[in-house]
Amino acid sequence: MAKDFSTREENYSQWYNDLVIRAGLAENSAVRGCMVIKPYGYAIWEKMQAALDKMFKDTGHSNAYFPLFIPKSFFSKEAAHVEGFAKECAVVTHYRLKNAEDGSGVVVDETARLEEELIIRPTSETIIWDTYKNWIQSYRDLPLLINQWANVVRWEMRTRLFLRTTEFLWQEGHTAHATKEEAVEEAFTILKVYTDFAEKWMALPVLTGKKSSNERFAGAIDTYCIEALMQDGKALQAGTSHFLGQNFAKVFDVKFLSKENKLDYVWATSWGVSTRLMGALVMAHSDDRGLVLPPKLAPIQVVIVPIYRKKDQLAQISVHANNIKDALTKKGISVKYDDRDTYKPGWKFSEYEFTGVPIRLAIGPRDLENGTIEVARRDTLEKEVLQMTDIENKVEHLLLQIQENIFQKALSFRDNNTFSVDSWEEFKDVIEHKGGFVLAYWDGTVETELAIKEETKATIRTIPFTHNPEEGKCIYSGKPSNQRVVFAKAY
RNA sequence: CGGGAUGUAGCGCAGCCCGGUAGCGCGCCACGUUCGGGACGUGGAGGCCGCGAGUUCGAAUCUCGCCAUCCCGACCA
Repeated sequence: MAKDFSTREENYSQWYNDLVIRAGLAENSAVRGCMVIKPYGYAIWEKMQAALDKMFKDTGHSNAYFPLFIPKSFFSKEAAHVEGFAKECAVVTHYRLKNAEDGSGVVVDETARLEEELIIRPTSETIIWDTYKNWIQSYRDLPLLINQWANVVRWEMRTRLFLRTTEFLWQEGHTAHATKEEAVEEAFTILKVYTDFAEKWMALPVLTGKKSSNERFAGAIDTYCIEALMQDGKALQAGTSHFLGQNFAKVFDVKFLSKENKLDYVWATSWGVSTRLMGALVMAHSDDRGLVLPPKLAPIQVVIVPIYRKKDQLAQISVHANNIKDALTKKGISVKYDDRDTYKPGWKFSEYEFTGVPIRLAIGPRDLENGTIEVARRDTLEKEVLQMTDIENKVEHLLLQIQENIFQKALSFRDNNTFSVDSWEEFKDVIEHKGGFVLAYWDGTVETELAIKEETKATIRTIPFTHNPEEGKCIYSGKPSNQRVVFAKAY
């Protein structure tokens, strides 16, 4: 019922922006490119954090915190890493302000110039590896499994709420291992965590695989990723896990003595997901009536709206509403009883629909007479009137059903928008007219990938893990290829 | 950083060509009637018209400069 609100059909990116703002998730701030995450949006992020944090802990990781600032000299040590991030770093050059002599305000005090400039972290590999050097001497100190929740800054040309902001929130894991095998295994463990999180919590089906060298993280040997498909047919990288080899260990001189008393560099991984997941969540499930949230991440899972004329009616309804609220709360379900007198039921219905609350319960005079309650679900917009008896179990069950339905809907959307093509003409046609994931043979060279990107704007999103290679010919160069890779236009 | 557009009430906009001291919708406040899908009536509050110069008796309106934001490209999670 959201009037004056764009539809996906009319203008997908406008729809996304309107949705994020109108649903109270975030807004643009006074600082260019930076957003304010509003309470409702932040509540969703906190639920994501809580779920992921537990998964990290369950796989043996601990949290720690490293500085926001990184000495410039640290940053320039790993060549590929520098190349990858240098163009988008914010730099702190001074540490003091003073009043302008002409009284026009505050100016930088030029006499307070830092001897060594500080970079605001775009990612923390360098400061962390410089620190790990002191923490690791022996194989007994390994593996070192650390995560940090932090903000980072990447000076982007163009920003969009959640999808790409100058400052964003994320978690970054940084681990050190005695062997290459162990480090690779760690990268895969995390990839599995991310996959599970996306599918089970966000109800977002993802493809997993390896990045092409072109899309790989600067400084990594291999980058593994989860990729999701948005409703406009564009792909969104939702998380990455990197096998870093010994690159950072060598640069920061992190060595350990093995059981055999041999000195060797440690093997490393790093991995992260960011507030970008919020964008993925919105774009994957929502519709023209507003947000659709999977119950597991919804700040409010159930809202109860009373319908009444007179105060004494409200009092009667409230008795039932509060009983239901208590019963649901006992089951660990987050419930809001919205008995505000300042808004009408119809207004509330629209509001909770727009903000994606999975289940709405309405109790009115009719229900009081019949011992019933109206149950409306956000994902299908279906309404039914149920007996009030045992409602908490029905609601609990329905939440699970909604979670599953949202996932299945996203999954079938992806299936319906995944195409396998064998010719260049077909490839161009699908990328341009249909979008989605396009599976095609590729000769494995950067040149071909770049040429395809140049002509179609599509990139290799991921190279799927496969145990049974099949022979084919590269759609672009015609050269032999032993597996199909996933192409798409991406966010 | 290139191309395009826009800055007027909390939000969305009109007014600008053709200069005369600011208006509409939503929202907000009060009261009353309403309340099962965004209610209605009556009354009210709220604006250095992005900033700075200039032209003019007079500028939201004309001229010049600046700033900011948004959209489209190149770069990126």
